[in-house]
Amino acid sequence: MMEWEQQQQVNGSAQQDDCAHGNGVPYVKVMTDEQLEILRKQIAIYASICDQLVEMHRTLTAQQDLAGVGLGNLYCDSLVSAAGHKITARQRWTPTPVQLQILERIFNQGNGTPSKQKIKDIASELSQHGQISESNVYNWFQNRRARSKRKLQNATSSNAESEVETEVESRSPKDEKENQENIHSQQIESPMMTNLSFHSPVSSSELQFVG
Amino acid sequence: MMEWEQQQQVNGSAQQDDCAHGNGVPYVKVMTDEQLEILRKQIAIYASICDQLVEMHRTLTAQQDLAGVGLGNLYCDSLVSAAGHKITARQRWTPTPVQLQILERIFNQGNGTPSKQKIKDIASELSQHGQISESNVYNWFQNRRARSKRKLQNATSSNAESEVETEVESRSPKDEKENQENIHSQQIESPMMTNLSFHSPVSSSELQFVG
DNA sequence: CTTTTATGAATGAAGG
DNA sequence: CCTTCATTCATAAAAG
Repeated sequence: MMEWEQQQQVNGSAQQDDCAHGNGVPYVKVMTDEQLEILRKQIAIYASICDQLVEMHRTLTAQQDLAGVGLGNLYCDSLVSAAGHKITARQRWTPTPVQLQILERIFNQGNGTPSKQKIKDIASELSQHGQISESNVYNWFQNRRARSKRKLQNATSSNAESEVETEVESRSPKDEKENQENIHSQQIESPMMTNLSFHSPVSSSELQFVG
Repeated sequence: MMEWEQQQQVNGSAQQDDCAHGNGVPYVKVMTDEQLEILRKQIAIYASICDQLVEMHRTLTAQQDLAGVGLGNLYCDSLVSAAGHKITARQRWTPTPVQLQILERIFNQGNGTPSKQKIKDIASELSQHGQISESNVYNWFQNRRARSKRKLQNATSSNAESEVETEVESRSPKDEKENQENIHSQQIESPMMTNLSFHSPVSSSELQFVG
């Protein structure tokens, strides 16, 4: 994944050369370029760790209750019997093409309200083309409607949008339209790794490390 | 866990960087120990704000080293469809680095509830940096949350539990790499949580030893 | 080039 | 009904 920083760290740490040779090294220069390079790598390493930390913290605080529970024993027991390897029977109903076709046809007939009885009938009919239950039908219709609706609204909004060009990331004034914390993003965007002069007092990050 | 020790190792070697300290040449000594201590603090600071950079670096890599000039166009070039029809870009939307950064920032702000209006706003903002739709944002958040959770759970289980056959399927059990330095960052999460004490970044007061 | 991985998107299901 | 979660699929991107 991101082992680019891990690969080089130890190698980079072997540096006892450069700092001498300071034939005319001014006293103000505190770090050599090589050391800066090493530090850059270190920062990358720390950043990687911190990334994990943030991730973990966020998840823990978000759903603390779900941390170790795991509802894993759901429904896959009956299908995954003693075989221990791929059973191929899906834990989740997937409509066969024939079923799908029928469902689509019914859906397109405009019966926006699949009543209970209708569900029963449809399920009964579809069961001739494969395993199915009434709740499958019910869910399918629910999802189908909701998603077609969403699709429609999305298409509408995208219709008004015709900016299909100049998605360059040049600094437009819109870039700073955010609040103060956007400064962050701006700073770390790119020049940091290459310049890395240690005098930008980055006060604090928005990463909330509250325990 | 091992990563952490490696980093300490790097730190240690960095502290030895006064290569000429045996020769008694004063001006070649680049950093004092106190300075190094301060520097380590700064590294922590930078690391805490660099998580986004890590993510970004993964996507940018090469461009990053080019001092962040107008690297804008990168791979989102062929968005303009000649047909004049629905753009659809490619079959699949790919966030630009800037978009990704913004998304990550929002995601990390803890507002785990990207409501519909929020989605709209975010999409609107992100459209300043490239072609995007609301469903893109929606999907991104869905995926981000799901995968961070899964990653977290995975790491936690790998830490405490002995391998209890949690994998019946033919997933990707090739994670076994009990060798030295090349540990993927996915595994470093929970073990190091106990060892790490990342005090929140203190505002670097007198750390300006450059210039 | 082929293989692997990362990740955007699709969708069945649950909750409210 | 709507939103959200979990799983799966497809493909862009990276690795080899």
